[in-house]
Amino acid sequence: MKSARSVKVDRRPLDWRAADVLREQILSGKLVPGQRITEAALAAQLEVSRGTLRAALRSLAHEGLIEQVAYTKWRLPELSNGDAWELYTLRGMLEGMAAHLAAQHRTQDCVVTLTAAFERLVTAVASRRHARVAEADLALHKTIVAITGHQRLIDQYHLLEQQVCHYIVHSNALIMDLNQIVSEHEPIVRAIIAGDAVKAERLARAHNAPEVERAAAAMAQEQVEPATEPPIRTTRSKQRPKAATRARKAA
Amino acid sequence: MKSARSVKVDRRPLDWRAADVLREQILSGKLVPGQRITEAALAAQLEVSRGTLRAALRSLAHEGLIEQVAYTKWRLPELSNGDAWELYTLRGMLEGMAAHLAAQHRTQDCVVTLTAAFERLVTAVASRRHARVAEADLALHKTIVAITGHQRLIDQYHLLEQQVCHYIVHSNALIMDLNQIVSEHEPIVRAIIAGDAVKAERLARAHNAPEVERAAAAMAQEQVEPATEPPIRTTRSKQRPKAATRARKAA
DNA sequence: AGATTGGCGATTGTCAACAATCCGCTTGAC
DNA sequence: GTCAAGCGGATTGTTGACAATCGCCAATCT
Repeated sequence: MKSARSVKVDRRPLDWRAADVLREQILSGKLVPGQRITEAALAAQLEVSRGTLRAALRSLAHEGLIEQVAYTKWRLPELSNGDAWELYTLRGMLEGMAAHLAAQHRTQDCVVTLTAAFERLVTAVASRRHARVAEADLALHKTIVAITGHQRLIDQYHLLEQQVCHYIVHSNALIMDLNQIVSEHEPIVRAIIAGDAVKAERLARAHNAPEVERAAAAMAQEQVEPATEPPIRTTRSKQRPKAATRARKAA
Repeated sequence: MKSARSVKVDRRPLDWRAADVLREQILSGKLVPGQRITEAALAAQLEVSRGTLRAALRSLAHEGLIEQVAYTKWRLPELSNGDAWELYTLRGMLEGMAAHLAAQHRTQDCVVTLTAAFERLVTAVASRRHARVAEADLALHKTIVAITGHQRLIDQYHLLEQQVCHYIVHSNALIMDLNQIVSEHEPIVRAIIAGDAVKAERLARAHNAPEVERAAAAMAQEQVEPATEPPIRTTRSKQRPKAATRARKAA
């Protein structure tokens, strides 16, 4: 309803648009974790040159949605329980910080925006449609982050959110109690509006605790019964080895 | 002393190495904020093709060390007091989280590594050489992050640290009281070793508070006397507009 | 005089050919 | 039978040429 004015021509570079398409495919589950990706095939499918597609893949790699093994291949990461633990602990921290800042620096506009987002969640729950609830849930959290005006926090949260979505899509962890959704979010919103930064932070952080514990429990379970495979090492850590400490020396 | 074995040939792709060189140039202050960068000139200087250099620039852009204005130019960002506030608030949060996790999941190895890093800081202070102290200071914080084993936290902190270095280099904010350095870090290290996660987190977060307040005060000062320029907007926020919420719809 | 339009130079965006690298397999020796 | 060396195919890395776009400046019109 509000998109009528913003569909101009899309002058953005081709690789950004290609990255958008791939992001959507990954986040929608069209591409499955572990799947190998070849540049030539994807480039042909999207009808762009290999160089352009390459730039798009690099973007996604920086966002953590894809992995690169140099000289060898591209691959969608397989998100383990350990990854889930990392994602949710980080998310809890960022959302806690966002709630804290939001409560501290709230303005009239912020309160209005936040209230509206919360109302949409309530409406979604009333509709009993899980997809809409999930969307409104994410939107509410995103709103809390957005009203802080902390651009780097917003960017960080955006990247993390994408990975969380990627994880959710491939772990059928969508089960949620519709009746609890509202009562779980309401205190956070109230604390922010009331300006109680410490309480808002504590609540927002606690909001992620169940998922953190579930992931931790699943990890412990794996230790006991390593039936599937030895621990899967993501190549993420090898992408940029030792580069920051050396830079200091030149200063 | 330990680099003898790791200088093999460096088979990493050329664009990664080019990115390393540029990173070092930026972090060492060789390139100044606001400076324009043209692909052709830099490519010629580094003796790589434009496409390769382009990939390197894109990497740095993702790391926040450089900005791109599509179809127009590349530019080194000018870090305002607002940026400093963002950097140090985020850093405080990440370091707080790291200290918390480090205290929780500490092992024998962790304690040894941490103690060694702290000892190096003490030695550096004793030498009265500011550069060495600054290096050891950063290294200690990095160690706290590293021993958490939280790969995503480590990556995030690394990116943030680079931007902090970039800021420090261009804001002559290196003044520090050598006598306070040790007494400021010791409680944090002790709390981690003692396993007091809550205390460690609180101390680590408080450690960044002075810089946060300084930046906030400077921002307030700007508001009163906008002698220089109207607020500088980084183009960072415009790089990737509205892309995540839409992706949800497809799910 | 002021505003608008068109062209010009510089810079970035895109592409397709060429080179370098890796993985799996065969081949051969011991 | 086992292991190592080497070959072949597939895939990524790199490059230079070509196309698209932008900002600026001058010429033109009102």
